[in-house]
Amino acid sequence: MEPSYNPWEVEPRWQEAWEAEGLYRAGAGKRRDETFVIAVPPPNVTGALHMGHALNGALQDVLIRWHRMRGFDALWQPGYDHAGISTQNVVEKQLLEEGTSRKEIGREAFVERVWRHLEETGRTIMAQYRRLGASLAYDRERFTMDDAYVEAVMRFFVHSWERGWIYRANRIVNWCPYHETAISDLEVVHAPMDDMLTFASYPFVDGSGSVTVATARPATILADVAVAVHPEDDRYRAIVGKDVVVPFVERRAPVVADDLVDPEFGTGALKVTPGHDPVDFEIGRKHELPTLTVIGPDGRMNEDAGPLAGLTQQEADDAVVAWLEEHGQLERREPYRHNVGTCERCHNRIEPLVSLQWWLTMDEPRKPALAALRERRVRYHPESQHQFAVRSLEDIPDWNVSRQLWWGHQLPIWYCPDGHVTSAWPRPEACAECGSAELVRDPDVLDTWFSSALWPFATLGWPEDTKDLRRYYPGDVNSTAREIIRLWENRMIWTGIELVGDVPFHDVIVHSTVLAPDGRRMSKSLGTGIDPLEIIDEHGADATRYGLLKMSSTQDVRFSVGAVAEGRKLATKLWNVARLILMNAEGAAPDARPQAVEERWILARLDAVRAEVEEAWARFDFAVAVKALFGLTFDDFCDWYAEAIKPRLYEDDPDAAATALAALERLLLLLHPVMPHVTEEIWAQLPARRSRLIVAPWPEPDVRFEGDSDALERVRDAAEIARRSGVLVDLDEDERRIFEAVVRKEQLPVNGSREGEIARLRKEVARSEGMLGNDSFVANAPPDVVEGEREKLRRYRRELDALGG
RNA sequence: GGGCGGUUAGCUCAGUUGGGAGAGCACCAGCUCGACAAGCUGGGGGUCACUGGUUCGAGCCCAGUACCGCCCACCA
Repeated sequence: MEPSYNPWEVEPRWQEAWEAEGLYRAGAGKRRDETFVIAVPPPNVTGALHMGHALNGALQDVLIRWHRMRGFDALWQPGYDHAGISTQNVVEKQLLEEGTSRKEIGREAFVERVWRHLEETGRTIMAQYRRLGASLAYDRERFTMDDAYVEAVMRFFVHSWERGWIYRANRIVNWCPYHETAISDLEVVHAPMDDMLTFASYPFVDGSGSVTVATARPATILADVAVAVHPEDDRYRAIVGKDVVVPFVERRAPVVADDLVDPEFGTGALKVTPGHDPVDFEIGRKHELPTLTVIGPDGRMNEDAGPLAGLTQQEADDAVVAWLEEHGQLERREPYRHNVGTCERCHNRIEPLVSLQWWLTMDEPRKPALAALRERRVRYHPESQHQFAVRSLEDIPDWNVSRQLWWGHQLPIWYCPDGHVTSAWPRPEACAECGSAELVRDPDVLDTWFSSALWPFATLGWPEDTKDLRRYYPGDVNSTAREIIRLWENRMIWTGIELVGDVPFHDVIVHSTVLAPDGRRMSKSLGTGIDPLEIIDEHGADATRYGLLKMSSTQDVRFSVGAVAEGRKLATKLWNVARLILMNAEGAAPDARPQAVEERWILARLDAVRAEVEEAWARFDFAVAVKALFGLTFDDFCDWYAEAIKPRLYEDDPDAAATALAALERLLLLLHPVMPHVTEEIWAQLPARRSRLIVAPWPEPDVRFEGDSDALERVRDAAEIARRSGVLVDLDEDERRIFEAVVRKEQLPVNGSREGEIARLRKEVARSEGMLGNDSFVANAPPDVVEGEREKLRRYRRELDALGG
C-alpha cells in the first residue's frame, strides 16, 4: 500500500470505475425485490453546484448507498430543471452585452439561442455531483424540456382544464418590469429600501376642509379612486361618505370605511389605488370601486397618465410632488425605510399590476394532499416542518400558472377568431365550438414549478404506463431546503395523488441551511459563498461528505472547515490502520473466530455501532451516525483494538490476523455510505474480496458477543487509575496482556498520585452515598437509575479498595 | 408583523423519556516505540444567555426577558 493516503488520486479513479462498471445504475447489486427511490431536486440547468446542493447530495447519497448495500433495487434519479425566468435572464443578459435584446431578435430566434447556450455551457452540475461521489443513475438523466417531459406537462395542464380547475382572471399580480412577466408571491423577495413618505391633503368636494393621506408612491395618486379610513376610527367617523378631490387629476372620489386600514399608520387615512396595490385592490373589490391603471408593463407611466405618460415613476413622483407643493397640498415629506418586494432573479422592484392571467384553483387539488399529510402517509422531518407544510396547504392561495416569458412550456390554449377558447394537446384541428381552423396559441408559458411538480413521475415515463413507473413509483424519500416546501414539495404531493393515484414519496427531509462562517447567508451578492468544489479539491470528497453530514443536524449551521478536516483525519486514520493490518496479515483470510477478550469486544462494538448507525440513518439523523462512526474508528478500533492486537500481529498469530481482517471488513462496510472512496480503495486490497464494496452486503446483526461489549471496560478503568495514581489494580491474564500492549509503562503515572486518586474516589463515594441515602431519591427516581447509582458506588468502593484507600 | 430555531470550553457544535457537563479544532506538556507528526499519550479551560417557577434533583420541563439567525408577510 501507498505510505500515505492520497484522495486526489483515489477518488476520481473509483468514481470512473463505479460508473463504468454500471454500479451507479438503478438496481445495481440488488438482492431483493423492494425498491428504494429518490429523485434528486433538479438543479437549474444553467447553475453550478453550491453548498446546499453538496449537503443535500451527501445525505441523499448516504441513504442510496446504504439501501443499495442492503440489497434494495435503488434508484437515484438525476436531471435538470429548465428554470424559466432564471435561464431566460442569463441569456437576456448576454444579448444585452451584445447590444441587442430578445425583443429585437424575436421569440423563435431567442428560444433557439437558449438551447444553443445550454449545449455550450449548461448541464454542469451532474459532473460536479460525480466529483462528490454521488451515486446517481447518470444514464437516466432527464430534463424538464425533454420531448417526453413536455408531453407530461401538456397532459397535466389539459387534465386540469378538463377538471375545471383552470380559469382566467384579471387580478393584481406581482409584475416584474424588467422581465415583463407576472411572478408568484413565492418568487418575490422583500428587501429594505429607503423611500420618502409624502403627506398630501385631499380637499373635500363640499369645501369643508380636507383629509391628509400618506403615500410612498405619489405617482399612483393619478389612479386613486377613494380614500379609506378604519370604521372604528373616531377621528374620521364624520367624513365617511363625503367625497374628496384627488390631486393632480382633480377627480371626485368617495371616502369609505374598511377595516383593512391600519389607524396607526401615517395619518390613519389611506389613499385607495386598486390598480397598483394589493390591499387597495381588495378594498376596491369590496366597495365596488373602479380600477384605474397609470403604470404600464415596462414600469413607466402609461398613456392614461396624461401629461406624465412615458415618464419613469421617479420622474412622475417628482412631478406630482411639485404639483402638490404648488397647490399648497403638500404637508410634508419624511425619510421612510420600509420593505418592498423585489424580483428574486433581477432584484428590480416589483410592480403590483392588474393583469389577465391563468390560474389554477387549489380548493380541490389540495384536499387529498392535506389528508395524506394528516394521516402521515407523507411525513416531513423534522416534525416542526411537517406542521409548517400542513399550514401551508391549509392557507394555499390559487396558483398563477402563466408567465409572460419565452423560455418554458407554452400553454396548450388555443383561441379562434370568434374568441372561443379551448385547451387541448396536441394542437386541435379546429375550434371545438365553431369549427374554425384558424387557431392561435396563447403566447404565455407555464410557471417553472408547474413542470417541476411532475418530477417524481414524469422522469419515470408518465403519462405512459411504463415499466419504470410501475416499478419505481411511488418513491421513498425527497430531500430539500426549507424554502422549497411550498414551491415544490407540496405540489409534488397533490399532483402525484391526482395524476398517478398515490403520494410520490413517504418522507421529506428538510435539511439544514448552511450559513457562511460569520453566520450570514451564503450568497454570491454578499460575497459570502463558499464553493464546495474548492473544499473537495482541498480536502477530498470523502472528507467533504463527512463534514457536511456532521453539519446537517441543526436548522441553520455555520460552515466549518473544521468538520471537513475531521473527516479528512478519519480517512487518513482508516487508511493507516488498514495498512497496519494488511502488512501483518499476509496469507490470512478474513475470518471472525474470536478467542481473545479484545476480539470479542471489538466485534461487539462494531455490531453495537451498526445498530446505532442504522437507527440514525433511518430517522435521518446524519450527524449522530457520523459521530458514532468517528468514535468507533478512532477510539475503539485504533486506540484500543489495534493497539491490543499489535504484539500478536507481529508474532504472526494467525487468529489475530484473520479476525483483524474480518473486523476491518466490517468497519469498512459501516463507513462506506459516508466515505465511499477510501473504503472502496482499502476493500480492493483485502484478500478474498467477493465484490465491490459499493454493492457488498450491509452487515447483518451479530449477536454472538452480546454482553462482551463491556469486556474491555475493566482494562480501560484500570488504565485510568494507573495513569492517575500509578497503581495497577488486579487484572486477569488476558486483561493484563492487553493492558501491557496498550498502556506504556514509561508514561505511568503522568501526573497525579495515589493520594489524589483516593481523594477523588472518596468524593465520588460521598456524593453517591448522599444520593442513595436520600429517601426521596430512592422512592421517586426510576428503578434503573437507582440501580445504576448503586452499581457506580460499588465500583468506586472496589477501586478504592484496590488502591488501599 | 407572523412562524420556526438558536444562545453549552477560545472556535464549530453534540448532549435521545430530568440523575456523572462532552467531542473535534485551537492551546499547554511529554513522546521518531516495526499503521499513522495529516501521528501518539496526557493536561488546562465552562455561573450550560438572564430572571423566576416545578422537582429530592434542571443544560434538559414551565413562564418571562435579552440578543442572534432563517423562513414567511398586502402597513400605504
